[in-house]
Amino acid sequence: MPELPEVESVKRELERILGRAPVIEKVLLKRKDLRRPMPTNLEGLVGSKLRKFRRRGKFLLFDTDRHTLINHLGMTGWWRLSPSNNHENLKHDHVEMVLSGGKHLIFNDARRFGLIDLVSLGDEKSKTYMESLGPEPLDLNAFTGDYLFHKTRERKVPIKTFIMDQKIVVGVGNIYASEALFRAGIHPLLPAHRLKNSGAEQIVRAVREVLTMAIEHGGSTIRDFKHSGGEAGGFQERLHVYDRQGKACVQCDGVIFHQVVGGRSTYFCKHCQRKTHR
DNA sequence: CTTTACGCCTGACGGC
DNA sequence: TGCCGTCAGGCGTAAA
Repeated sequence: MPELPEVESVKRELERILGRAPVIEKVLLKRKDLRRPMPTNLEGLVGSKLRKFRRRGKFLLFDTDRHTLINHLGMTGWWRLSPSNNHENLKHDHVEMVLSGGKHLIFNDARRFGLIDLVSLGDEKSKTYMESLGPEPLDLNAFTGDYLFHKTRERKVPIKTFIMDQKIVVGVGNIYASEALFRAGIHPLLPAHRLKNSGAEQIVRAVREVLTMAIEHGGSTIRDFKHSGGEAGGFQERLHVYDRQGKACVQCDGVIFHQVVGGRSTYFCKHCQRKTHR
């Protein structure tokens, strides 16, 4: 479900609604595995204060006094803060934390592609699934045209598949990959190694632009993404190509095409996006 | 090493 | 109304 803007929106929402450092008074584990086993030491969170929320790529990180809880939303994961007097149980609730004041912070994930893990405070890099992550796309020093250009050398996969690879750059998923390539004017099927330096610069610029704008609008709700407050994002109305096959291109007379690339639905304009790129 | 095919799950939707 | 196939924004693994 969520890509970087949606995860960032959830992070900001949690910061807003949780207030200052609530104590975790109880942890209820309702299921022992999501896409991998739940950590056995989740109970160790009891007594700690929830201090800080961070994001690394599509991962959410919850810092307490002693631990960092690592969370990935997968496709359908979401958090909600249930009021103290009236918490309802929903189908697919998997972890519930009772906070000081009585509110319940609940993780729900229908498809169970999400992940919850627990490490010592700040020690998330000890997890193999985090150590290979590429740079943050909004880190101006790390994610540059030169960086992307050099990474593409010798790589034959379509450029769209390439920018969705979390080892190359984190946070870009299926929606924003199509959107960024449209904005960059680059065809999604272009083999990565055929990209030129100027094309790499264009992609970096477009990725940053579309992610930044999507964050400003609270992410995109296509099917079931929702904020912790339950409301939808707003950027779906500003998507230029995603889920718009057959509709008019926003910048030429043509129509948007749909094609499966690397097993994923891909949307682009044949006129505005070229395989031969300067 | 890179690339591709497939599996993991549930739910929503469209066609019949 | 129901059944059945397909698809969904994620990632990991096996095999070539």
